[in-house]
Amino acid sequence: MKYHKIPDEAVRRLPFYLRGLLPLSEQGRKNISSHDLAYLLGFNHWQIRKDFSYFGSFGTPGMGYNIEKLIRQIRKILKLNVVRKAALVGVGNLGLAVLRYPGFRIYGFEVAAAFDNDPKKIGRKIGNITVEDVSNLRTLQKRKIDFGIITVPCEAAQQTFDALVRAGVKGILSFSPCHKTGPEKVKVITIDIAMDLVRLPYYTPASRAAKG
Amino acid sequence: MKYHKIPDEAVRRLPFYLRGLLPLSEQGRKNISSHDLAYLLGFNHWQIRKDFSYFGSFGTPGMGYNIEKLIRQIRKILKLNVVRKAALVGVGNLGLAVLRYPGFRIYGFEVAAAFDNDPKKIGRKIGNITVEDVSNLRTLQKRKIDFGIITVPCEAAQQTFDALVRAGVKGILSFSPCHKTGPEKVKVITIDIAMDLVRLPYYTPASRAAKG
DNA sequence: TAATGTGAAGCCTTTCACAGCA
DNA sequence: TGCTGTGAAAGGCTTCACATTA
Repeated sequence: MKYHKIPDEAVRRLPFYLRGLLPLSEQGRKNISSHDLAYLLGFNHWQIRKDFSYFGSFGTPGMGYNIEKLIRQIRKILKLNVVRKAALVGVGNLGLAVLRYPGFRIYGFEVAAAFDNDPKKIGRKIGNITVEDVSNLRTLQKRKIDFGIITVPCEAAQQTFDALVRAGVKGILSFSPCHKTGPEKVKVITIDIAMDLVRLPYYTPASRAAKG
Repeated sequence: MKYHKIPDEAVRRLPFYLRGLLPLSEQGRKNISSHDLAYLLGFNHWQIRKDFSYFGSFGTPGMGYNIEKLIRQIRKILKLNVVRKAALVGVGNLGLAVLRYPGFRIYGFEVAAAFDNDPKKIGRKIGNITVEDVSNLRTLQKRKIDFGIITVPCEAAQQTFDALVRAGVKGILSFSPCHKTGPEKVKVITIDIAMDLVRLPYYTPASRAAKG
């Protein structure tokens, strides 16, 4: 392994590899080749090898990859070798959906706190999380919660964003496109449902009527 | 404008431009330069011009772009010049969040139907949409609903995906990574909340403890 | 003058081909 | 022989610089 600037796209694929590997590990399987893993996930085998090669040499020629070891390595690369905690702000439908989503745990992630500014919601329990007033955001650092999830309506997005940054989080997953993401040192990943939906028609072939 | 293979990334940015332009249009503003639009959205002015140039020449040197005209052009490119309809399958928290999300309309998109297989949910009204049994999916084509949104739990994702494809949709927005997306002619965009959240730690600097 | 539109350069990512190892 | 790891080629996207146009 030589020095390479690691493509962001390679990092983006690592969780996919993890998702594919974890069930295999549970089934007790020991090894897998890049070819088989690629088939399983719908990737190319050379891309999988290349991606891993950016981070080190994890396989054995002729044998493939030891699944347990590979999982450990990917966890380490993604800094998921300790449980990471996130705070969610905005307990509406979307917030509830995220809070109840069971899929974070397998990666070693935990949504550990929830905040809202609606007195009717504060105090409510979702699973083992009690909704807190947003003013409590300042306690995040003390509680070792390093990540924020924004699920508030558009109007409240900017102030929520600022509050999370002030609270000292290191990264934010935002479901709102309604805040500026300045040149902060906080990594922000934005998901905009509408924008993803809206570009589907572009990819559809012309209608039959138009074609005659 | 010469022939160019249009970058997918350029298509992905078009809805952003639309989002920036629509409020300006409502405010009655007539023109905007690529420089000002870039500043507004946090892009580069040359990228905006380049993106537009893939599709045509919409501006006037010395003047900038006519906002109304530009909006029409982008709508046309994205095939949003007529209202597009989507059907949502899976009326859980996430499904409700999507159904109640007000942000589709400005783009000319409408979530026009909702389906579930839970008898307790069928018949329920959300806004002006009544939840239907999934067996009704076969009526989509007749109802001019060309797009599907998958918000079901992981276990049901594959069968929902197949049902939507059988129902003749042209594109699918899926919130589940739990289905194969074969080499179908149906465009699929997948959003996986967990995978986006999970790669945030990668981008955080090493902890203070580790640095001494 | 002020701003667009675009060829070309530069950069990043994917794909290829194969050396090297078990 | 089978499979990994990786330089190098190919491809795609972004950035630049400037000719061009109102």
